[in-house]
Amino acid sequence: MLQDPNINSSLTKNQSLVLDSLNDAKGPLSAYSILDKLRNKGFKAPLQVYRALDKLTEFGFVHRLESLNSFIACKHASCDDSAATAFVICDSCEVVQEMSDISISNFMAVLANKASVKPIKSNIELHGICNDCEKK
Amino acid sequence: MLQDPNINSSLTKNQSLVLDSLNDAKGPLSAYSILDKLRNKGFKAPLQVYRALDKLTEFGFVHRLESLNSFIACKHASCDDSAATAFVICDSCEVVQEMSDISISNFMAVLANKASVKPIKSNIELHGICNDCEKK
DNA sequence: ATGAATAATGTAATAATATAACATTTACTT
DNA sequence: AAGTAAATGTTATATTATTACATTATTCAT
Repeated sequence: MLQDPNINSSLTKNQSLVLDSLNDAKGPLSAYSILDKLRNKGFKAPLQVYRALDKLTEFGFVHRLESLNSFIACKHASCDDSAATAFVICDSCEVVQEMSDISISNFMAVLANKASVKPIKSNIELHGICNDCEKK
Repeated sequence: MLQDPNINSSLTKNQSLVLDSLNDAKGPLSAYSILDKLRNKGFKAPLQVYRALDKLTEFGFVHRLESLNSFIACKHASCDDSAATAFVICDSCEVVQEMSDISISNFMAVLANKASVKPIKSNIELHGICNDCEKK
């Protein structure tokens, strides 16, 4: 799904630059590699990146991949809080698939219920080898 | 389920010390807080902890909580690779529930299949507020 | 429009987490 | 006992993230 072209207009300069970096990248990026990409746009300190990432994550435009300490642009228009998202990561080519369907949300709801916990944020990451890499 | 009392005998000294620290703790511990707990047993450098954690994780006695950069002893005898485990974390009291049943493994298998990926390792973490904290 | 409040930014310093590199010791195998 | 593999000790360094504080920009009620 394409991103709403108006999204960027509601973002600040730094937020837009960080989001653009992530959209241009083929895979997830660490905060420091984003910083390096943006040095020629005037970025000088990690905090400029982390602050933008915080907001972008809050808005649902960016996801953090916990197991990689890295970040990836949301492939949907944006992810609302209600929808749990799962990331499938190829450990060989590092391609990340973002999966988001009702069965994932349902599964997490059942899990929360079993654990008697009121859910806030979920985090599902599956590492493996993708079909393409498997063939090689 | 109780741990096999023989497990420790197959571990090295450092591995046993690290595992004991985790078993004694009521919640997850960071590598550096394990290091601090073990300084009086002769530990001096982070690598002593990280190396033990690597092995313990490999053996299935310890899990890493990616979203907390911390580690927790497995509550089962040990977790074999085939069983996916989910962690439910109370963001208020920091109690972690380790959930491991066939429905979780099945769910991850379905996800892997949908994404056409051969699974290696999964990572499921749900943050929320537990019943006890909710009441307060 | 103006001033107060809020949000965003700039910058330096430092904290927290994790690994590389290399020397030494211990345990295992034949 | 010699040879090999595994574990350990130690120093240094890499990577990831936050604290603290000063400044600038934006919003919004008056």
